[in-house]
Amino acid sequence: MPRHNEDLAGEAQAAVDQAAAPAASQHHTLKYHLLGPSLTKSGQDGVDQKKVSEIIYNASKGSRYFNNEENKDRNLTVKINRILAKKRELERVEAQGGLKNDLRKADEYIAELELSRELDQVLVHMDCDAFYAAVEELDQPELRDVPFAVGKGVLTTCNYHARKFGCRSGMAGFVADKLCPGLIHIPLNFDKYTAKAKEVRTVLERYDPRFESASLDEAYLNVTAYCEEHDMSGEDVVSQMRAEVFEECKITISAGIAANAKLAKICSNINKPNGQFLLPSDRASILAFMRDLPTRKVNGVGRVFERELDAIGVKTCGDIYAQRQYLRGLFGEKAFEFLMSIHLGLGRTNVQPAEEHERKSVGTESTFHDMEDPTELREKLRWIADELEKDLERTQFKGRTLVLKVKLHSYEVFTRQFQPPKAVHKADDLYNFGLQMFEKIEKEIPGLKLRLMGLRCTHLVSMKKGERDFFGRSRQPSRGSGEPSEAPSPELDSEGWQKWPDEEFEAAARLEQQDEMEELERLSQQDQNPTIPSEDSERKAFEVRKHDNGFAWRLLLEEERAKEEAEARLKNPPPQQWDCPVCAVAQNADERAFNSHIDACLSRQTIKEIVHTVEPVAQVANPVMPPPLSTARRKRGRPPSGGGGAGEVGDKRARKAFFA
Amino acid sequence: MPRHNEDLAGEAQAAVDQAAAPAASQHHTLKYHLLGPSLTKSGQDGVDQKKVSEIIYNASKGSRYFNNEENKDRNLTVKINRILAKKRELERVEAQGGLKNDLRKADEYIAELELSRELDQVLVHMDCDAFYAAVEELDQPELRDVPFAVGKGVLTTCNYHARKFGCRSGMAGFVADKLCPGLIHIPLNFDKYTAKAKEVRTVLERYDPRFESASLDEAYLNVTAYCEEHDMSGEDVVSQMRAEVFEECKITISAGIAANAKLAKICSNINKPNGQFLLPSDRASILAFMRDLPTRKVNGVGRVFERELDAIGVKTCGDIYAQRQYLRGLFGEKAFEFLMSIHLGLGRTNVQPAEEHERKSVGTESTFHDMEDPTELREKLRWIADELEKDLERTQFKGRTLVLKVKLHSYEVFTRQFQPPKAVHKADDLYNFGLQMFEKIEKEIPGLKLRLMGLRCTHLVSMKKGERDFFGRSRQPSRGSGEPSEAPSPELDSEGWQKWPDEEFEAAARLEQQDEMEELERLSQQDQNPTIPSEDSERKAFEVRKHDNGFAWRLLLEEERAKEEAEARLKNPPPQQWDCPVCAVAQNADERAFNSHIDACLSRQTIKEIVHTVEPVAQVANPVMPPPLSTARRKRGRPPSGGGGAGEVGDKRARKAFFA
DNA sequence: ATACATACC
DNA sequence: TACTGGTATGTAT
DNA sequence: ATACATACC
DNA sequence: TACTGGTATGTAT
Repeated sequence: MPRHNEDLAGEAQAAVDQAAAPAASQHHTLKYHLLGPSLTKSGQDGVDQKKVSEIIYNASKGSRYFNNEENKDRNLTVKINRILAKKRELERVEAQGGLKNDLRKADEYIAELELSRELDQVLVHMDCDAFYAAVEELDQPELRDVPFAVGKGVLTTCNYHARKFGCRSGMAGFVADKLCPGLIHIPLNFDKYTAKAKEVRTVLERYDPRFESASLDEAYLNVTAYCEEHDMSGEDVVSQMRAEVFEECKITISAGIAANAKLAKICSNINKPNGQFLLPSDRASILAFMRDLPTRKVNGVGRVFERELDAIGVKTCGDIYAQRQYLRGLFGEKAFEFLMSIHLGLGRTNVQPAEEHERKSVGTESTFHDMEDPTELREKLRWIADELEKDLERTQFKGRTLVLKVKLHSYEVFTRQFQPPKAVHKADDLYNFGLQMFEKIEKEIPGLKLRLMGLRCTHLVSMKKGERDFFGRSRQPSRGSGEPSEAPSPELDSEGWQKWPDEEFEAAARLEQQDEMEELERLSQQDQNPTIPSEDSERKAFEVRKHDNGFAWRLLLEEERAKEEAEARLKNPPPQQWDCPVCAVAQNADERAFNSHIDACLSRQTIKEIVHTVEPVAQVANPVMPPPLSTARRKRGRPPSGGGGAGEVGDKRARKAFFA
Repeated sequence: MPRHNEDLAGEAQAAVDQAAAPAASQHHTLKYHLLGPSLTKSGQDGVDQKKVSEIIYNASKGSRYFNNEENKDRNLTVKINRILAKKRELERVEAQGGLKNDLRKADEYIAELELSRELDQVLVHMDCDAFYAAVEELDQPELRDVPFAVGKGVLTTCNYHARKFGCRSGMAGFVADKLCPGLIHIPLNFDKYTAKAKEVRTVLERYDPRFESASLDEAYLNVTAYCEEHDMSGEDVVSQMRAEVFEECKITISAGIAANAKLAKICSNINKPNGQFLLPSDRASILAFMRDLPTRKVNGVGRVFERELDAIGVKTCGDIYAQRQYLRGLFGEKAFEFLMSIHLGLGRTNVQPAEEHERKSVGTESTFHDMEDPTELREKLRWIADELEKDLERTQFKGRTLVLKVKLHSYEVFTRQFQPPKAVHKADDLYNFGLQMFEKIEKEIPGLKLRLMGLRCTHLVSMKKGERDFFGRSRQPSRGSGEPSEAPSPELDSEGWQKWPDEEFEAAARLEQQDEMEELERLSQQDQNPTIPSEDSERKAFEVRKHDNGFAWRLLLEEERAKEEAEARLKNPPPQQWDCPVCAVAQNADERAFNSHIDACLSRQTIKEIVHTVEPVAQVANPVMPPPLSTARRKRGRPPSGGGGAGEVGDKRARKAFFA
């Protein structure tokens, strides 16, 4: 039986072979795991990893955190054993002549992907070197020559002196102290980083006005146009950009230049700090580059997937090809597609302002000292709810789903979620619904002792004005369902146009299920509450935040975006609208969309009726008198007046226990 | 806006247009629906459908059954409106240049399907004409000339005299009486039908020993070999077969002959009764045939899907092509593939004995007079549990999942399901777990009044001996994981060999999750209870069944199969086995499979440890002493002896509420 | 839908 | 003295 | 996984 | 007087 896995962070594989063997002998995988996420990612050449991992291991050993990590490591080992067993099974089948199909499908997929390869765009990924540390050094130049770290409890980042000792972003402070005795700790000064990041962005803007912020200190740019206009090579453009950033911001950045965003991201790590790397945009160079690239270097491959891949003999992206017939069966469809695309060195070439990414959740969580007193825990939950309300207010969202997260003192994480009867955003609601979930957990886990609690809203509903599609749901005015004649080929992301009819539909379904009365209520609330929080109050709410932990860059971007939108609203008045004769809600003045809306509205009407047949007839009959429609081909039946009833066949939802 | 849908069972479409309009005017779709499933399916030429539907409508009007049907019809209208709105949306997108991809994908899929077309097999579908009625006529020749029906309450079938009045299989008895005053009702004599069916099958066997029973009176045959061996055309073979059946059984049958099973099935309906139809096996003939074939004629397209398709302008299988770019978005992936394949007239060519189809559920249900007394309802549940126990005993299965079904007096159906801590088959367990679900429903629906209750087991676990894969789970001895060397190309169905590694894995996962102690327990139970029910007791249990309602043919087939298996077991002794050193369960003596099993076992061992760390060490340490293994490359670590514990990180499952 | 794991900064 | 917080996404059930 | 709808005989 | 029972499968949540 061929065994791959010659080594993994030393000789971690021994542990895999020994499956469940206990104590110290096979803690190699665990030690590797404890090294943290940022190890393999960036080059860490001058450091004795063996020694570092030993120190980390000993610093943590025996803690509850450690025990939990140990547990996770054990589970992963089991999972990997299963993958290996399955692989053996697949190989057996293959030996009997099966799997031909998987091989063929993989090859077909590769061929399809190859057709999509783009080599004519110049993509750049830039990354500020040890950003927060660099900013602090500007303020306190005396820090330049000593190892120091930014962030309390957990290192947000540290300078390169500290890195030589093995310190890393994400590392526990006390562990870092063990590695680097005398390490200086600097608290976060979020405002400074924000301001500096803005400075940097003014430079980036010159190279690509539609650059994409991947975080506060990281961005993707498509400099194809810039290169053409200035007749410069990508390499020269980036050199110049880096020089300008340094000149104007006194910050060094690293960058990668390649044919797509994924490659550029990998490349920006190669000559870090203060360097750049160009991957030539020809297929052969790219394939050669990928062939020897460790999987872990790719965005999306973390410690777990790296180990899983290693187990089946895939260390580099080049190794993927030989396993292509197994990958789907072993890791699933999505992972298969992902692996194929990275094997080929493919990636997206379009970048877009982060503000255009639709937000999908808003949440707050907080870690505290072990807590088991029920009253105290409830107070904590209340506080979380208050915090979340502020975030929802600032971002102008409600959530149709509320998720409670708790972390036990043992570091085990549990989540519970629930769909309130209507979308929530008020602290009282957040607390009350959260409490119900919490009390369920309290019952399930008798001696509940927590170290973290969190609330998150998902299935968001926008409260912003002017964002409304023809189902009455939120929509960006910019990406609106406006007249096709005016915008024959609207800006569409790679899948956008395929996707949104579906979303439309989900929205419709949701509305129908959710009883559109709520929706009308929401819409009216929207009008009663037309004030987007003023920039002042918003700013203040933000300043006061406790969880400015260094990764809250999204908030900053949103803040700016809100400002810009407010300005834009002043300039572009909202489009003309028509009122729907059924639901009375204003719709964009687009004939097609308007008709569709009416269809949907009638459907909703029907459902409402079914649902309400037990109620007095007067309440459902013809709520709004539809005015005659101008379009000739309209031949809608009037909304039913509740004649032949469904009798005793009643409302299912009414029966559903509210919170079982 | 182009409106399709010129007509649908008269002018039912009017109702679709009028969405939710109430009373009598738009009950066309409902009337169509009330006509029942068998209307369009078989040719019903000499009948005044309009009059029939009027009678049915009036006979049912106002009943709770009717109200429920009305409701379903309304919901469907809403659903169809939504489909139409979505289609309009897709058309809008298409007009803007989108959807090119969907069109291309559809065409690619068509091309792929076309490659799989097989035209060299001769498939036959045969169907006894009004089977139960025909059998009764043999016994009571005086029935020949009067309209009569078989089955009580609901017609199981009726003779052709009755059909002229509009009577149909599946129709309520009292409705049939309205249509055909004086209709004679004959009770079911299941034994007679079984005996006759067996007679018929002895004839079929001569034409294809591996023919597939699709029901008691229906079968698929692949007569390719027969044609070759006897140098006959398919048509002649079928003529001869039909003649033989008639001669030997005095039963007329109808048949279809075509290139695949799906086409043959359609064709057998064309010259019914006592006729046959050949569809030439060339692509052009098939496409022409499909072009004009109403969708409803295809197995799998029922009343609902027919209406949905009609709404988007698809009446015949030929109409499908023009809509191919919308179908995926409108109906989903599976429906898309289904529609494409029927458009092309494709279908499977392999037939296999029904006994080889793996059973997926076993259940019992029963309708009764409206019942609301909690005690009475519990008695009913108890009775159902007793019945189900018998069925499980007979079929030798346990279920990992138990499903409770209730039908309200309003005909609304609810199901609740639950996974007991271990697979169930005993009436007491079935009742107790069923009761817990029932009581939950009682709480949710205050004035609970039922007309039906049922229990069903899914995720079956076989109790049969000798059926065991290397994960300790059930497996057919015939399809075993035997030595590849002995059986280099074992009998594999079209996807079988692709599928079973997955199943293997699911089994493993299940085991691991389910705590393998249970599994060991199950296996030991298996040995304690080695008696397959004797043919006598089995037969008796079957005879006594109350629900021999005419569709219980599966039971009959299984009965015979059990006999044959018992015989086979006597002839072929079970394969040599090795005992697993970890779990002590016997495994097939196949080296590869045996090693895989050990891997999985070790994994389970690991999980068990994690799960049980809180328990006394003595209980987990090295439960079975692994004997030395003969294979040289084994280098397993010993099962951990519980040294460095996971501390307080405990067993999640132990906390899980048993029945929340 | 729910629960959980992975991943990124 | 003692291991973050916010968000997206994929998978399994 | 759960709940429900569709379909077939 | 008054609309079945058993099973498989697909979809949505």
